[in-house]
Amino acid sequence: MTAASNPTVSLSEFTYRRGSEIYGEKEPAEYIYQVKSGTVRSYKLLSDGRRQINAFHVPGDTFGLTNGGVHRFTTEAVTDTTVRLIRRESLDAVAGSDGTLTGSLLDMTTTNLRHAEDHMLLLGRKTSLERVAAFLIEMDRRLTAAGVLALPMSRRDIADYLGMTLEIVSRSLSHLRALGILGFIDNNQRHIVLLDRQQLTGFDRRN
Amino acid sequence: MTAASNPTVSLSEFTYRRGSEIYGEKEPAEYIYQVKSGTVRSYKLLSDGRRQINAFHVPGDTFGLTNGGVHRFTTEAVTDTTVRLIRRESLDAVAGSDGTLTGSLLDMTTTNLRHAEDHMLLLGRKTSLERVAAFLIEMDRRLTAAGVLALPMSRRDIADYLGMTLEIVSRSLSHLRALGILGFIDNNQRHIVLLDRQQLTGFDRRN
DNA sequence: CGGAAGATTGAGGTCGATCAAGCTACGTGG
DNA sequence: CCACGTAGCTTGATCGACCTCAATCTTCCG
Repeated sequence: MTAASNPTVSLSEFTYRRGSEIYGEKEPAEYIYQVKSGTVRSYKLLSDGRRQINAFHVPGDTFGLTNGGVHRFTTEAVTDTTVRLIRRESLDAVAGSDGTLTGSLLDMTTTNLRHAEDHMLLLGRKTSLERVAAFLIEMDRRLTAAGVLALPMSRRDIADYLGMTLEIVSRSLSHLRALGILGFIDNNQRHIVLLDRQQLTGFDRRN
Repeated sequence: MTAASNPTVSLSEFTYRRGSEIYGEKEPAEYIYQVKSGTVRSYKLLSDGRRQINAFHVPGDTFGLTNGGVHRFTTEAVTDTTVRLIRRESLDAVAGSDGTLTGSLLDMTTTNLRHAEDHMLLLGRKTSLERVAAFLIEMDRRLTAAGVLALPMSRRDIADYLGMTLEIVSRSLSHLRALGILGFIDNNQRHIVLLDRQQLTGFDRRN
């Protein structure tokens, strides 16, 4: 990250336990975060408990950036997670004078926006099978190592990300497995092998 | 591009006929637009024709801003629409050196992002009645004059914005009217009076 | 080994989608 | 001014994808 090399920006690190909250919606935004290890979920709640996860953040991702100083999501550690912290005020201090830094804030915001735009299409118009296929492709791109996709999040988290129920997520995965498009690794339902990326991509009619 | 060949471009203004395309997805982004009069819809399509409208732009709104020089949506005039044009390259030229300008790009992008974030919650987790209620509240805020909400867009457009069908939009509106929460003005189904904003807000369980 | 959390699978219900018919508004031309 | 055509809206009937409820199974830990 650009900001990391700037001496006026203070850096520190913190580790959150699986399930613990990093910050809450509407809290003042003191820090910007970068995931060092682990996974973070970012979500909004309705008053009756319905939850929409808007993003998962994996190592390398930056999150918690907000214009206006107040967080618009709650974030929690999906697994034990270590993050780097950057004081927000130290960014503000230099933002006005340093065009390069403001530009990188713009880049980060644009990246978030592009993801949100794609996700709106998924949530508004795709079928459950298409959503799950799109999810697998996204996660495969972002966190596959050694040919195995190790999902850090539960079926419920996936469901709340894709705007469906955990049962339908499970059924969709079973269906894709039955079709020979993916396989589960022995004894862990979160370890997935994508056997046919071609066909999987076909299920996600992007564009 | 249509606008490029038109003489009114030199005046930095252009008028689009109802239904005509302003720019297409994946086209290079030459201009940024501001709505002077009329309404614009911005959308993505799936290969089989399913459409997700991500935003309606009304007078005063800026749209067409994209980092990377390529449009991520198709935009069309919902009604006859006049826009002001700003050459994109003229922004790029000063963006690096002028922190203030880059900051305003950041503000616009942040505004878009916030809207997209709220819309993800709507698309992923709200019921059809909640969606329509939220839509009416949003449009009431953005374009009501003289106590009457004059919707420029069709039921189909509304449906594609809210991730549902035009029939369900129509039924939801009829339902709200039956409850005495809104009324239609004589002889035009797109002129709506909000009789009970309090109760309408109750249907949209925001947060 | 025992309990809890998470995943799968089944059965049945429901909300919204689809298919279809009619209605209303509105523009066009006689 | 009216007949007519068309586009858009409403309403009804039926269908189906997804949700809900529930039972069972697996994994993971203490």
